[in-house]
Amino acid sequence: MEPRFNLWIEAGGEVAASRWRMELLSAIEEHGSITAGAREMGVPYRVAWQKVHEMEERLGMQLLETQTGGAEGGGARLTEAGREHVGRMRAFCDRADRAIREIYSETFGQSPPD
Amino acid sequence: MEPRFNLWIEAGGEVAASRWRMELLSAIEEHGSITAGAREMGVPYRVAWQKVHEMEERLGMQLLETQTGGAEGGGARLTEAGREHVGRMRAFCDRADRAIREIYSETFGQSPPD
DNA sequence: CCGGCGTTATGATTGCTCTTCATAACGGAG
DNA sequence: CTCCGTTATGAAGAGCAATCATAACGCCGG
Repeated sequence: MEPRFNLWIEAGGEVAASRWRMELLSAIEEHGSITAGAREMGVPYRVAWQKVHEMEERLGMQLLETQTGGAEGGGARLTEAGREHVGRMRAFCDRADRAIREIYSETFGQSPPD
Repeated sequence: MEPRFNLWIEAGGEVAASRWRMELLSAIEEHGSITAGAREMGVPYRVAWQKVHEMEERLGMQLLETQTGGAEGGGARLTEAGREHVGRMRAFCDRADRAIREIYSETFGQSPPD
C-alpha cells in the first residue's frame, strides 16, 4: 500500500485552483509563453490554455496578459493578480501538505511517502 | 466566488479512501446491506459495490463480509478491519478538514463556507 | 418439493468529460 | 507580402465512469 493525498480548491463545484494548476501558471510565467509552459508541464497547448481559461472564469479574475503576433510570435505574462494568486496558492499548498502529512501519520501510524 | 476543498488518499495512483467512500461503508453497516446503503448515498447498487470492491483491492484488506440468499435475501456487514478503517478515516477526515480550513482562512483572508 | 423474493455479484452498454487533432487570426521581420 | 511562432477555438476521438440488465444464491411458504 502506498498512501497519498491530493487537494484542491473549488468554485461553484468545479476545480478553480490546485497545485498542478499553480505550477502551470508558474511555468508559463517563467518561459514567457503558454506554449513553452505547456511543454514543460507535459500537456498539449490546448489543455494548458483551457485550464488557464477555466481558472480565470472560476476565480473571476484575469491571470494572464497575452499578446498575439509580433517578432517572437507573441507570448504571455502573469498579471499582478496572477502573481499574487500564485504566491498565495503556493503558500497554501505547502502549508496544507505539511499539516495533512502530519495528521495522516498521527492517524494511521506511518508517514506518507514523498 | 465560493471556495471549497476536497481530500482523498491514494494507493498506487488511484483513489483508495475518501470521506464519501467512508460514508458509504458507514451507511452499508448501518442498514445491513449494500443495496440499502447505496440507496441512502443516492447511487445505484452497482456503483456502491464497485467502490467497495476497489477499496478492498487498493487497500489490500477485506472490508465487508457479505451473505447471499437466505430469509432476508442476504446482506453485508463490516469486518473488524473495516470498522477500524472507517473509524480512522473519519478521524483523519475531520482533523484534516479543520486544519485545512484554518490554513485556508489564514492564507486567503476569508473563511471557507460549510 | 418447488417457485418467489430480496440480496450479492458481474457482464454489457451507454453517456459524458477530457484529451487530442486540426484550423483561423495575429503581427513584426526579412 | 510571405514566413514564422504564437494565441485562440472548433470539432472529432478516446477513455473512463455511471447505468442497465442478468445470473446465482438460499430460506420460506405453500
